[in-house]
Amino acid sequence: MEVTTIKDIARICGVGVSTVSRAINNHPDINEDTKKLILKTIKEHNYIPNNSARNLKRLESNTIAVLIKGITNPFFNSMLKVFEKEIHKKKYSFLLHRVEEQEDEVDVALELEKEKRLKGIIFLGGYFSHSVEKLNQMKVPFVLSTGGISEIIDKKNCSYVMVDDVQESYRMVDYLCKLGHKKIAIITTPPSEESIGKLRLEGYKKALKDNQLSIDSRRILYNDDESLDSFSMKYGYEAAKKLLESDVEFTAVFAISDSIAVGACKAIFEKGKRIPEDYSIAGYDGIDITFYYHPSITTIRQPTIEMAEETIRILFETIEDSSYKEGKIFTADLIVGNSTKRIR
Amino acid sequence: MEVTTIKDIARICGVGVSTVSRAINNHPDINEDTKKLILKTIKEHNYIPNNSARNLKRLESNTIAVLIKGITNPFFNSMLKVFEKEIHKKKYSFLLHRVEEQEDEVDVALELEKEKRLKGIIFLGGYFSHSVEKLNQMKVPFVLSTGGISEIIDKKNCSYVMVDDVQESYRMVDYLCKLGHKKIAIITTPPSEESIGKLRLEGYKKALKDNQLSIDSRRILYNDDESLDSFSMKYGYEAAKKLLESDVEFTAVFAISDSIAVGACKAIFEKGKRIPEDYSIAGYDGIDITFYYHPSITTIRQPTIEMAEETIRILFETIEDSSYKEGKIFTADLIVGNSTKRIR
DNA sequence: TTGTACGCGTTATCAT
DNA sequence: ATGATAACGCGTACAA
Repeated sequence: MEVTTIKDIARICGVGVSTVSRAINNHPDINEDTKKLILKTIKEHNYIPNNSARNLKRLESNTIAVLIKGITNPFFNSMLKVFEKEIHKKKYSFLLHRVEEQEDEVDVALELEKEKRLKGIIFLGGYFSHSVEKLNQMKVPFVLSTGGISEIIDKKNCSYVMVDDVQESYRMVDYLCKLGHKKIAIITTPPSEESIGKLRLEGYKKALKDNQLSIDSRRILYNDDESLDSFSMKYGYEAAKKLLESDVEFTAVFAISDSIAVGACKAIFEKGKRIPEDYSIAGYDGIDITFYYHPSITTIRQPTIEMAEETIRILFETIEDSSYKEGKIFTADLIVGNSTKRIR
Repeated sequence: MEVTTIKDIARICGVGVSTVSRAINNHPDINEDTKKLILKTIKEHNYIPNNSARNLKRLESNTIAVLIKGITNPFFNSMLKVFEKEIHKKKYSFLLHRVEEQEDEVDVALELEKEKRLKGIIFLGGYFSHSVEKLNQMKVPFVLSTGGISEIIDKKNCSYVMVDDVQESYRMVDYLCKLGHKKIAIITTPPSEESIGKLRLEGYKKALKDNQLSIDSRRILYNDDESLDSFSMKYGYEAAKKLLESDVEFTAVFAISDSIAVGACKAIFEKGKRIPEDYSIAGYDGIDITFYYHPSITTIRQPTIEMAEETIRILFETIEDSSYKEGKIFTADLIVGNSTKRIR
């Protein structure tokens, strides 16, 4: 059995291809009976329209794509759910497209825009740094959502929804300082990496400075193991272990992700130490596990639901009026758990 | 600026479209200089080939798609990494495609197969139950990977890699019995749902029977809250809380997923009880958190890496020889953590 | 209400 | 080495 096309169906039914097309696409001016016949034979012959051909021919679709770099992040899940719900609510279709680590997300977007005749794009997550020039090639409305958007981007030229990573991480470290901690370690990503880790480290440094604490580079832990995911529990575990086994003193750890924090906790427990009695631990992201971990972990909770809703709102606004631009910076919440305590 | 096509580039360069095509696709018989010129103008004009047109024209691609239902599952991450690596190693491109909850994964596959001229498909995760008839429509090699494949499927007719959920959950519950537990609760998915939860419940019942323990329906907890993800920590928390507040006695809990187990632990800690001194907790999946949680959680670890590698191997085998079929059932490991203990 | 014919952007075949 | 042209499968303007 060869691949069935619209012509085959037309021939079998003894009608023209346009009639079949009308049947498929629910066009009004078609006889009910012929439509029934056509749909029946389509079922019988397992005919499936070729999407490439449709996309090629169609001048527009009703698809909104979400581009996401590194599906791994559990943090995105709750946002995706909102996207999916809202997009469907507005009768659009939802296309989730993963961007591989080494791929350029804007290139991918440009390609997808042509291929699928997208109505809108959401760039989800990651550290976003692209030239205005490149972004301007995008014909279709888009919103940058979540995480650090590099300063390079002219914020006036595009819509975005974000949290100020520097400020929020400052908030957390400042909180630790106010609890009396003077020796605070940070577990972050490699210095070379252009990532949110860099921004969060910046906030850390700023907070120490403002609290008249010196920055000791031995308390700044980077991931130097290429094979290790920089946001993983395993990395947090290894880093904290190394720290504990060194002679560097510290009373608190700020992990730039909750997963790292969980890993760090494990290392501390293994040394027979207690949290928060011996060490205070703080994370960042506000994923489920911070609440369910024992002890619960102090963290920065990004308002994912609200951010996702705003992202969608702005995107649709832009779809209505292509000149529309809006940038929104959300404030995160510092959720105090049982992993941090006042000292001295 | 209008959308640039291959014709525009050809016109600008003063060459024919076929020459441009040759330049794009690295064809051999083309003058190096004209090729350079063409690639240069392509850059300058930001020309991006339309994939729909390419897919339409091309008789085949080198793409392997992974279809995944509900990206949520952290358990899939490690498998995806293997897929991506192996697929690239063989010079294929990797396409991850999410299937929405209400969508039929085989329908999606059929569509994608035509649209992208796929070389192979991997169905990842979930409870798979489709008629042989439907599966037979698939022209392209595929492998079903992970989780419960319904008995409905004629296993001789397709390739698969799986773990026997009934047997593995039996293994865990049997282990709890052997530790002396006689009152074991299970937290699972709604009975109506055709899911792996059903299979794991079956293993639970079987193990109890074989250990001469009666099955008390009050110790079987289903998720009756539609809005609650059946595999989430929150559900585990709510379910365990309900159980603790009832007068139903139990000394151990078997959670059909690790996330549920974590949630259950939280509920127990909140009541001021200890794990494993007061209650033993066991999970299923073997995700990272079971190791990093405090206490570490006894779980069934599915050999995800090996399973993913086998999946890929079988798929390529099938691509080579389309009549090839292989089914492989993996045995999982029971990882003993600190969340379970012998009683009495 | 229905059928014919053209074109969407690309690749492949065949000339040249 | 290069260019004209025929497909790929579909939607739609237009004619009937």
